[in-house]
Amino acid sequence: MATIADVAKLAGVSSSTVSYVLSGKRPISGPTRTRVEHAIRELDFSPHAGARALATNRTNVLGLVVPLRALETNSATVMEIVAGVLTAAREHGDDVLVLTDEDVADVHRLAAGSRVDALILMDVERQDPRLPVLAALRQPSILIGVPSRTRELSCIDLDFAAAGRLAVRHLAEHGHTRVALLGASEAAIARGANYAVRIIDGFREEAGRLGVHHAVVPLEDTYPQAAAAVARARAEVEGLTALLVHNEGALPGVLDALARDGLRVPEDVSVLAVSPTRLAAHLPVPLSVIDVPAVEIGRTAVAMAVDRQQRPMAAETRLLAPRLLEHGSCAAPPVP
Amino acid sequence: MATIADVAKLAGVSSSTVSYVLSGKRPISGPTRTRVEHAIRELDFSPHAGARALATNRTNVLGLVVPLRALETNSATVMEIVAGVLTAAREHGDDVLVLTDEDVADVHRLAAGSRVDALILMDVERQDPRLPVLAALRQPSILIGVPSRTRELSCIDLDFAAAGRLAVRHLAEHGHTRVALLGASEAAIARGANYAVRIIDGFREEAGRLGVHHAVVPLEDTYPQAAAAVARARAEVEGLTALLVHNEGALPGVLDALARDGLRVPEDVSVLAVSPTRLAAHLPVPLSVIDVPAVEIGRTAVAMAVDRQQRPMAAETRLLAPRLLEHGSCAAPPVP
DNA sequence: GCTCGTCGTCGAATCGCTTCAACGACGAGA
DNA sequence: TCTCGTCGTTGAAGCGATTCGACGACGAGC
Repeated sequence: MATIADVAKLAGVSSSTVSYVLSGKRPISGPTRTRVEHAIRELDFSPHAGARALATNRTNVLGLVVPLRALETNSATVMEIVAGVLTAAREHGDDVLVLTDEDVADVHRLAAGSRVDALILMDVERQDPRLPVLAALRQPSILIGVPSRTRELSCIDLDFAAAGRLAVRHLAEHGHTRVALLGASEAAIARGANYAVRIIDGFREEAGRLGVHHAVVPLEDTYPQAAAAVARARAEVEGLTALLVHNEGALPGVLDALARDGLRVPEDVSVLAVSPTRLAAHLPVPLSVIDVPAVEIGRTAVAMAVDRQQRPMAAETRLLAPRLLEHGSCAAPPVP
Repeated sequence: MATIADVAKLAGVSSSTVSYVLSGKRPISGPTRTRVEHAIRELDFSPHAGARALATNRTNVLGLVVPLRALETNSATVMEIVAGVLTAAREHGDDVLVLTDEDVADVHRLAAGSRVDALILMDVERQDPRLPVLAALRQPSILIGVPSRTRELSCIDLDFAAAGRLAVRHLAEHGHTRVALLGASEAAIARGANYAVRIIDGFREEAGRLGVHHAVVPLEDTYPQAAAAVARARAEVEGLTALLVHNEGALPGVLDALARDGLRVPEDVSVLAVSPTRLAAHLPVPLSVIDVPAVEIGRTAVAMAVDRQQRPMAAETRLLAPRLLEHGSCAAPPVP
């Protein structure tokens, strides 16, 4: 591989001049600049990333911690966030080092070894064991999800609590008074996955305030378990007329279960989903949905990370306001 | 951050000694070793990745190019491959830099800048524009998928042609003589995605050899388009009794379409899927399946990449033999 | 005509690690 | 007792970039 010295020799200048041509940090005369640029192309030179990192103490690499679970479970939300991070990072000239959340020590290893300029963590839990590590790092970190204590860390996420409230309000406006939230998997709730618990809080709060009978039922993403969850919801809320479903993988199973029970959407039961809108294309019937703007979350996380590399900034928690898109799966409850 | 010199000073040795303790490349006496290890822990020292890369010309980073399309489309196969790569890489002590396939120049940028020790490319096409670039690199690269010309590059994939043949044979053994392959999306076939076209070749070949009436119909992954594809297959092959479905995202739509047509599986129509086995959990009925061993493909790609970093090795194409798992969705055709 | 500031370029120091050649101590073999 | 090897350790030379201070040339201002 060609080095900056090779380029300098070929162009008949010193290597610092080549460096300044590359960075533009000092003025370089027209002729010199062209000679250097020629030499660069001639030798197909590109600067050694390690050497640059050593000299500048910047790597132009962002660390992204993805939940391995989600990769296997094939969660559309997670994938869209990753896609958002990847494309936004490239737009800023950064690369992305991806890590799974299997080994808590990895985060420290990356940061301490100056491998990354900043870290983005997905799927943060309410009490996340990684937070103390992050708080002690030199590099900024951005959390996707909101822990109980932010510890001066920056967060970005959909405002799931507001989404829960919005959903109840929407159903109540249609006249529903007996509703259920089919939520995340039992495991997700148990470990305190923040998207899982925050929407439950919002849902319960608003239902309580509006005097709506309600239940919260965890939901797994296989067909039989989805059917079981629907049955349980109908048992817990007598005369149930509406469902809020916050589990993208289980949506087909829920719809299938309703169909088997002879319940039409929305004539017999209204269904509102919380998921990335794009997912609707993969469902048998169009569903009204509270959008999870996953790509935007990923992009915003990158923007926040990039900002904080340039100059230190105060921690900030950004909660995106939920938007509801009607596709006709919510209507008035049937007259009994 | 602490440097190796800080550690050396604290331990009362030279920095080369610290380095040798770390690498084990020279014998170090017991007492010295303990003092050094103590100092390392005391200062929470971890070596600067850039400096190390500069000195050794190794980064311990693998580059992985994922199809952006697939992230958005949420393809289970792609995610499993990524998961396999990620976990296998960590087991080898490597990190993974993930890139999308949006910008062909990225591959060259990573390699030329010595950012990665090796590259793994997913979703290689039959005529892939990135191959000439790869062939010219110093670093080894591993293709997931098999292009028309391998150009001395190493490849790994499921033997999709064999999978196509195996499928036809399996259906023929059950007595089917009128079958269709519902394949990848039109776009995937058009761009020459190698998994898409290779299975078609194998399917056609074996069907021809066994005298089985057949058709190949592209398949998109929305419900209405899946229904259209089923209709088209039934129109093209009169008296159709079996389907081979090679499109994981469209499977629910295909099953739904069959159900709407009043066709039971397997009494009226046999269905065989080509997909990662795990996906079956997300289907309404169990399907017999030719497994796409996605995690294993990812792991193998890493192993091949690691091997080739240590010593130069000849290019090699590994095709994994397809395995068929029966789950009862294939039976004898109905008597007319 | 002299001085001063600006512009363009250069040389050298620096970043933090690895590794090679060298060297002292010490034990074994003659 | 002397020599030779081995073992453990060190100092210094890279690796390939960035960046700071310095310096000559040249134009402007007096």
